[in-house]
Amino acid sequence: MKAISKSQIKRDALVKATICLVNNNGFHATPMSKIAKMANVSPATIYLYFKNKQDLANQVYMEVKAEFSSFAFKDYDPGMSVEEGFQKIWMNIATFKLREVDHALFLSQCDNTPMIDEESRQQGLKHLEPLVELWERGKKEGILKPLSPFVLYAFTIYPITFLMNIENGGLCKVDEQALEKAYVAAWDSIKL
Amino acid sequence: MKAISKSQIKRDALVKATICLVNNNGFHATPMSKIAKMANVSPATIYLYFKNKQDLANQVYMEVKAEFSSFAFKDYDPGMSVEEGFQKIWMNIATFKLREVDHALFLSQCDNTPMIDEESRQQGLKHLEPLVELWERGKKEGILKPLSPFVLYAFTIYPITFLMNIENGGLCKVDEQALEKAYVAAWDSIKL
DNA sequence: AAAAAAAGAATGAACGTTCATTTTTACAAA
DNA sequence: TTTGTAAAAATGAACGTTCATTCTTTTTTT
Repeated sequence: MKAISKSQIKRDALVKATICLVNNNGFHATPMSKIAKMANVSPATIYLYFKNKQDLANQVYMEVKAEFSSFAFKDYDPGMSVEEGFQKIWMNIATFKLREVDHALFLSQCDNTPMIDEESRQQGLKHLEPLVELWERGKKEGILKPLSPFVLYAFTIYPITFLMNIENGGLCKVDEQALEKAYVAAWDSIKL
Repeated sequence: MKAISKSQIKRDALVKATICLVNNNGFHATPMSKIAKMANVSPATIYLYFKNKQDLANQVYMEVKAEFSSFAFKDYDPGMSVEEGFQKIWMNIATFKLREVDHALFLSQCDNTPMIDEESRQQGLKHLEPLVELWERGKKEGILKPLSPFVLYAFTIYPITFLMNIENGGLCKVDEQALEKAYVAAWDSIKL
């Protein structure tokens, strides 16, 4: 049994409230007072854990991004074949985005708006390094098209975010079978 | 020579200022006073043209979206073959996103945050109807994979937005050749 | 000279943040 | 175990600022 301090509980509540409110209203339309209320805490208490509103956003972003990245490479082993490794990572990311909807939505918002410091955002990109290395290997082995990591990302990973967004809007449902078909589309777009 | 009223000039300046400031700071971090200043106009004047800030956002969104859509289907003819028609539309959209950066960035921000009324957003989706019809035909003719329009969009059009965003961040350059290669990736992902 | 357009100043509400105070916790002495 | 107390954590109210919007007056157009 891990001992969790009371402070940590409050901090977690604040992080959770931030994610929820930012997802629904956007960062700048989310007042500190509402975050405090949702976390059952006084507004002043937030400033015991975070320097200011911007620091709160940056910290939450980096934590969620770290969680995402660790999920993305679960059970991945650089010794795998390119195709096998790519499928593993792709499915991990898709699973995360479709299961941890709140966290994925939050990241999507951070990555698509100026709410996060440029420095924190750069930090976040580093996490995908192993995927980029896998792609480099794939190109060397003649398995993947000679495309830059940006293009590879654009056509394989980025589309998942779109599917997550519209599924969350209730416009479609992505089940196991749809996911398999989407994976094939992703792979077909970059394989030689 | 088309006569352009002075009012129209002021309104255009307001629209332009809104796009510029929202792109750089986000909607909620952009005060009406700054929009007015950039348009060389009094804050009060904005309210002669728009009911309030939300109405300003909605109107700008719908106008830019309409411009985008008309650009997307330029020189497109429903009588074209599926592949030819798709290539035409895809290239149009890519050209728009890489040339009309300000307008494309603005749309990207509108589509990825809660800054626009849900109603206006739904309105905006309607514009892509001809592309959806082309896809339906492609599936019937056995040229395209049996994927929902959402998935087809996710793997062909949506990636362009990502490339535009990182090119705008100065992280990469998308030239003519890169665009051709990106198109092939898009087509490969959905063709049977 | 009447009407329309535009302006700047004013208003009231909301926000991020801080401050003075109270409550809770940790722990040593009885 | 109880009590006393100092530090830590938490609070609600308050501050100064900013913002969207409106009001009254001035300028421009017809």
